[in-house]
Amino acid sequence: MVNEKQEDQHLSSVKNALRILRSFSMEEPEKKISDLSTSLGINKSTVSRTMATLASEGFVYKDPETRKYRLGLSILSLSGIVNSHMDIYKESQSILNRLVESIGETAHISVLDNDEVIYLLKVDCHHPVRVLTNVGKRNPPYCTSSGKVLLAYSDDQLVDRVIKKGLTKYTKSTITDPVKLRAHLKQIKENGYTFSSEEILEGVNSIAAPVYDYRGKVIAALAIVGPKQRIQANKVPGYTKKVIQAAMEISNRMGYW
Amino acid sequence: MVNEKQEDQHLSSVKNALRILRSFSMEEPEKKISDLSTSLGINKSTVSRTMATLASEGFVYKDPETRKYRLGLSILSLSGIVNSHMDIYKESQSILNRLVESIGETAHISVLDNDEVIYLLKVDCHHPVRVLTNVGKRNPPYCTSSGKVLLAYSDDQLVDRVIKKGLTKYTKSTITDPVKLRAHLKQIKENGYTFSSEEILEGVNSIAAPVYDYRGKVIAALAIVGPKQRIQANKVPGYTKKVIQAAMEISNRMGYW
DNA sequence: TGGTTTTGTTGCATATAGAGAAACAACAGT
DNA sequence: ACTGTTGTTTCTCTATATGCAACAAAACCA
Repeated sequence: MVNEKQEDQHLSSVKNALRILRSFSMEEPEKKISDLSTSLGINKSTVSRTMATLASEGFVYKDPETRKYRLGLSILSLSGIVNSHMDIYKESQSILNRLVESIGETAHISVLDNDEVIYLLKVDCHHPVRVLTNVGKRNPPYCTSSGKVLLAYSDDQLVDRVIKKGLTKYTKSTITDPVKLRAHLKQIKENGYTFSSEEILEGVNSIAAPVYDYRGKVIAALAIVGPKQRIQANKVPGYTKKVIQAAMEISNRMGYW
Repeated sequence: MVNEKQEDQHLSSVKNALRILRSFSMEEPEKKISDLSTSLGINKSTVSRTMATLASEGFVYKDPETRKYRLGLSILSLSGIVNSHMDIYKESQSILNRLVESIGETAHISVLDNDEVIYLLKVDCHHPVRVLTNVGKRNPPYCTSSGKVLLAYSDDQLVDRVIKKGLTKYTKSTITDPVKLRAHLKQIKENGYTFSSEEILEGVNSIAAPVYDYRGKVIAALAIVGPKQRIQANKVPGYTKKVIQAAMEISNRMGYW
């Protein structure tokens, strides 16, 4: 494969380090040397030395309590830089706030990265019961409203890749039929929004609309998420209108007319 | 030096990669290969290959417009993990919100990292005029209210190091005399808070108080920041009381009694 | 407490992968 | 079209990252 050749060109020790960093997750925020060694298939001593280097630059640190490694504050510094210079981030904050006030549900902005949906920005609603999401969290694109919007406006190759990877059935409503998915995406593009009901999590509904940049390209999705009891069929039209309107406001600020 | 020996043990190509990542900043969010090469003193070809590896894992990406590199979304993913598992982050959000509502100024939580103050969490006020801060932003500790609080409760070696690094005069009010600084820190520890007036930025005042963990150790600082016209001497006592109270609330949630 | 297992860090020898020099390629600007 | 600048690639050689194994250090458990 040509791809393997290219991979081989990469600096392997750096690649190891980055793979180690990326192996941390919400579910497993703490890692031991031996865990990393076995899960990534990297020699124990290599991991040990790599971690020492990562720690020396503040990318990880050893929790003195548990004696396991956690991601360090250097990462937080870097993420601040990412945010402060991502235009959509700056423009969206206040508009999201207003949307959340108006609808009363959590809203977020997301983009596609590496064939996944990643949440860039979130504003929580005030309800005690709310759906947990997190900035930086990644989800599959075919079963979230944001993801489906982003897929609908992306090129076919991406959709092919996603389908090829496989459509896992998370709930009874998850779309797992490639033909149905493609038809659904086409529909979304015609409608300019989508409503998802329990496609990735039981009891969670959401509505999403596209955000455009100055050249009319869809660069992000704006979505609201909430318990299905609150985002019911009869409220969808009103909510949808507001979501589309907010998404358009952001689009305008991004230079779209 | 013993230290140099230890540094030599680190994987050099990984260290290069991390230094490259850390060289990005709010002021310079975009970098070219040759910039990095000269500023870090790393060979051009080495930088090129390192960047290719970083890009392959999503830690940087090449902006197609400017053809320069920017930090990538992998970093955002990782920062989400840092946040969601940092206890103080979870506990502070709502308390900060209330404080901001009550006082009407921007508030943030910060900690010391690598002899610098780093902002972990921020809640903006609603005033159109507000002080710009950013999560992940780093500042010197001796001329910010948060930093001074954190210094006041830290061990002397840290204070020595900070003084040894040099006290740069940012404004006419910056404390640059080591003796005065030490006396000031002592005072802060007695008072349990500090008020800073234009010590790092002209026209910006702030008030900070310490946050304790379950063993009574100061682990963070809570501060409000605003234009000096709004945080005036006559309002300081009232604001201070609220800041201290909010900091104590967070301390309590961290297990401090 | 002592012995056993698990885990992380070191030496060391080897193979290899990364650094550097320079040539090449790809642009941008004039 | 011609410079000047920038990024990638080729090649060689040495430095270095790797894996093994031995060691050290905790944790586990009885």
